[in-house]
Amino acid sequence: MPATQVALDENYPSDGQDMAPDMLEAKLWANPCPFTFRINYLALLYNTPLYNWVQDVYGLKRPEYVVLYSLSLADGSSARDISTTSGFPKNTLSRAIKLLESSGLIEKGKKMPGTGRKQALHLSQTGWEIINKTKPAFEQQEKRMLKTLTDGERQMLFELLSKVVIHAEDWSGSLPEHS
Amino acid sequence: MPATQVALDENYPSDGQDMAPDMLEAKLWANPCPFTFRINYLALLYNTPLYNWVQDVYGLKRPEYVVLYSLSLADGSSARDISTTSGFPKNTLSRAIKLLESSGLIEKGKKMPGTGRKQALHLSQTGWEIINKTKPAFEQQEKRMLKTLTDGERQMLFELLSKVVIHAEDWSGSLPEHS
DNA sequence: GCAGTCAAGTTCAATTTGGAACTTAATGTA
DNA sequence: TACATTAAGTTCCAAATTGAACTTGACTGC
Repeated sequence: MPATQVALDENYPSDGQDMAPDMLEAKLWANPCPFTFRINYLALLYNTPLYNWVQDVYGLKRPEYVVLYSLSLADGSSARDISTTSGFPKNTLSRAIKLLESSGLIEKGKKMPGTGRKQALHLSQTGWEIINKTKPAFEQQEKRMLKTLTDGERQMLFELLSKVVIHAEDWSGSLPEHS
Repeated sequence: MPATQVALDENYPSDGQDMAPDMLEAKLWANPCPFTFRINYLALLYNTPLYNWVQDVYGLKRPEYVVLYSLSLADGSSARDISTTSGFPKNTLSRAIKLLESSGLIEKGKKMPGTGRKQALHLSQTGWEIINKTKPAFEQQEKRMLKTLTDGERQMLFELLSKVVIHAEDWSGSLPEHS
């Protein structure tokens, strides 16, 4: 994963007297997709150091840690569930799961009838321990990220993003009349 | 970043009927990182179909298209600029740039004194044509994504995200203490 | 029961990626 | 000038990724 650190300018673009265009300024203030640039950029700044840290300290690559984290939120879910909510393809997760199982961090549960071929996965004791030691860093980093907002602003941001996610079915999975 | 390609399902398991916990619901409503999950998830839903489409129609992989898009916003910028604003490592971009140049989509400009070893890059005529034909899709998709919000809500969301981005240097590049 | 269908998960091979070392060029210092 | 220093960009290669094909098991209808 790329480890980008960017020094952000606090100011809005100063009038066009700069010789070289500042690309970050342009992507922020002269971008026809200002919203998706911001979320991609913030996701980048947030994810990269955290997953690098997990990798360094616990030797878990990103797909592996994503499995642990996902199960900590929805224990007993399947590889497919993790795939659709994380974006990793199922074969990448298959490998991660095999590795985590052989390291004793997760266990396959008994499969419940009526769920087709779905294989329920569970965190082991050790898996929970790793999650309990790492998750606070993710949480703290998100807190730091939003520290600049007031409580009310955070609440507002949460509601707006929730609204967009909830209506994602309306647009995801298809493109405008082009393709 | 993550350049994951995923066939996104249009429908997610609805909460009531399943025995197993619904992972998407859990990640949305029982997540200690509700904000960063949302932006990662939205970025995934947005990016994946668009870059797949560009790849299918124009044969450009994501890093290559990112170079074109970046230059369309800040013509004359360098590989390093694109790297820090997109998160792709410089060797990945070096490869993309070499390929784009040999395809005649970009050109290296003459370097300006006082900028060190920076190599200015420019879109060619053909490069601009591709951008002009593709950028509207990105723009439209962002519009569709935000269609569920009112004008005022979109404005509010834009301001809140801008505020978070502008203060990113306060938290990006370091992790909370207990690591 | 027994085929037929479908979806979850696995395997394989080819591509893509990115860390590390390297090269190259500009600038700083004397 | 020579030399050191810094930073941009490139090359190399091992590792990670993922599309496609495959396997496996569960459910459906007969």
